[in-house]
Amino acid sequence: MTTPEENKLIYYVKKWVNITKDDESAILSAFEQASIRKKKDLLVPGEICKYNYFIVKGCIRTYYIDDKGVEHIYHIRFDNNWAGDLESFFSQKPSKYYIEALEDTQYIRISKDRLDQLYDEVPAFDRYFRILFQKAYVNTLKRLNANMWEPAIDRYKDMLKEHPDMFQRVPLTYIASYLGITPESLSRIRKKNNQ
Amino acid sequence: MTTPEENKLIYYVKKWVNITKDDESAILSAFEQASIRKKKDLLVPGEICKYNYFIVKGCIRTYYIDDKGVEHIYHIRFDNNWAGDLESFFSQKPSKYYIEALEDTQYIRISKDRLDQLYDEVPAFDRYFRILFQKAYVNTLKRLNANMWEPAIDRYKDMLKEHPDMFQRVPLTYIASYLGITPESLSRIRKKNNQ
DNA sequence: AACTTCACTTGACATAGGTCAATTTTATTT
DNA sequence: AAATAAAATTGACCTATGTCAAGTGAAGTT
Repeated sequence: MTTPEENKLIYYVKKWVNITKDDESAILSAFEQASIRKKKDLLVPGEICKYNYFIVKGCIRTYYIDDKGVEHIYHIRFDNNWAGDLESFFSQKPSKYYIEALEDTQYIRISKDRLDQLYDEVPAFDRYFRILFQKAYVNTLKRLNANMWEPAIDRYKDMLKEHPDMFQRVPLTYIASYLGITPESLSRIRKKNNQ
Repeated sequence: MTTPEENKLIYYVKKWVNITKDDESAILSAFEQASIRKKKDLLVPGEICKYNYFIVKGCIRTYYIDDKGVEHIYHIRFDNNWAGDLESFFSQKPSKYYIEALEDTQYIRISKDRLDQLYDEVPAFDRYFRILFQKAYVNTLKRLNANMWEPAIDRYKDMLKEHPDMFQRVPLTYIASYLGITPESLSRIRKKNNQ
């Protein structure tokens, strides 16, 4: 956790947009490097999400707690993915979510003001996020559809296939919540699936 | 359907980004105006979604048909909203969706090439879509969460409150599908809700 | 190593919502 | 206006998943 590692942000940005060497340094210098310990929170309800986070190495979950005190997980993200409460970040209004490290995590972060500045400085970064959000939107629609019309066992099998790593790094309870079912149901699904 | 009406695209773009008069005409001239009759398709499965559509006046639904022959609706959109299969449009690969007019509809449309050109010409348009997709993404996450953890009756009441117009313009069967339930269930929910 | 906490499993039972089939109501077409 | 098709309702029954409670196992802490 002490030695800062190289981040792959530029590599991933370049997958979608063309940027100059100058853009690269403008982007990198807009971020601060930091880290957080397992089980610690980057954000708690009531706080404004002041930063957008790019995970260099580690694991982050976003969740909220409903009226009955039950946790519901929005996403679980690993290395080289973004985390943050976009709504609170964009509007700079209080969030209702927890953002928590599930592993010791290294990240880089950017504030709203700095990001807005960067968008002006490097229009390609605007485009990068346009593409990213478009993809996130399409993926979420698919996740929604699967939740509406596919049985939980199919969603489970899909996850096994698409994110096998998840089962190595994340407790089943959290995976269940992400899949939209209870831990008990996931346990039964897994039992059935192994027979 | 014959007299072309003014579209409000510029008005809605300006809600989110600053554009010059020149940008305005660049944007408007990139679109073609057209219309489609009720029950006709803008897109059918297997086709590439060649255009992104901005609805000037009317109503459009996006849906697919599953293995069992059942329709599932992704969205229902009215005046001054976008429609299209983003995934197919962006990748220029065949779609699996139907996009159908639920009313006689006037729209403007833009092709992938023309839009890419426009993004280069007017960077603010890139930003406009970045903001739009971000909002769409956040909204879809909320819709997903409601579908996972809230009972259908709450989703129904929410829709009554947020989109009362929907019930005037769209058959209940479609609304049911959008809410992630069967028409029978929606019928029962409505009965219960009226007593 | 013992203690405590958290994660996972299992069983008995409950329930929201689905399925299928029949019927009524409302729209659309001739 | 009559004929037809489409949409909505209702009933009987079914099933996937939730709920609650108990028990086991694994992991982290002192």
